[in-house]
Amino acid sequence: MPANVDRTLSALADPTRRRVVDMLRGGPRRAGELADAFHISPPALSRHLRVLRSTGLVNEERIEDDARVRVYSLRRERFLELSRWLAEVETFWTDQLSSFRAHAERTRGNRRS
Amino acid sequence: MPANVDRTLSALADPTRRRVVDMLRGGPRRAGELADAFHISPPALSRHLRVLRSTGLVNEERIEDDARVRVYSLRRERFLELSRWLAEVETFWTDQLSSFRAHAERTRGNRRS
DNA sequence: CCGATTGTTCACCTGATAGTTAAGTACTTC
DNA sequence: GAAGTACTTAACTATCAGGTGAACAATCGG
Repeated sequence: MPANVDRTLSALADPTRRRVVDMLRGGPRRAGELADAFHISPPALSRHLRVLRSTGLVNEERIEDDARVRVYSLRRERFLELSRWLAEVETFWTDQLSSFRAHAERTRGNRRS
Repeated sequence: MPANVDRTLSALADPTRRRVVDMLRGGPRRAGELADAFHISPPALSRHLRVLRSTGLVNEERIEDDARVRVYSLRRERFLELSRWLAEVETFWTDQLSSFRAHAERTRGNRRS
């Protein structure tokens, strides 16, 4: 399993972060908007955003109108990587038969035939 | 986000469980094989397997040769569901422009014109 | 039967992490 | 420049999830 995929899944471990991702699907949001939406304190959300940022799942940008505001949006890359890994995982199915044969032999080998 | 996807990600949150999934890609394994491979105690692994089982990611079956051993294998469904959700997430990209327009308006709305 | 094997459940402990409030930083508004 | 806003960082607390060893259940082999 690629290291990036591992970190992506680790970042998606928390339900709040998953909801953030889901919400960002609707487009970029300001940090405050997210905190309000989840009835969570700004500090708590800020740390979640830091995790998502350091994992590369979201992007932070300032806007010209107001330099205090930070707008967060989804980034593509990590999701694509996860998709690719999932596609690989699913190939197990096609190999299932041969794998099962291998397993049968392994089991048979364990027991003194 | 579908409830199943949520639980799948929750199950994949733990690194040990991710390694289990990765190992099962090579075919069905006995519980003991997995515990040995990860240098983890049998009780610890047993609980991980229970989580994976209850989430529907793996399947437990007995073999006729030896009723003591339990063989675990991957199940397809949850992974497919996760794939579908990921595909949806990635559609955000195509809508990014319109979303950004929406965001711009929202921001403008916030500031007193 | 009796000891060894396979695996699970139980009771307990510890470390990580997500939440809170309070303080800090940077910017905007008047 | 003083007050207010948007967000982050810091310090602390509490909950929870994963690890261990011990006891248990079921099965196998002699």
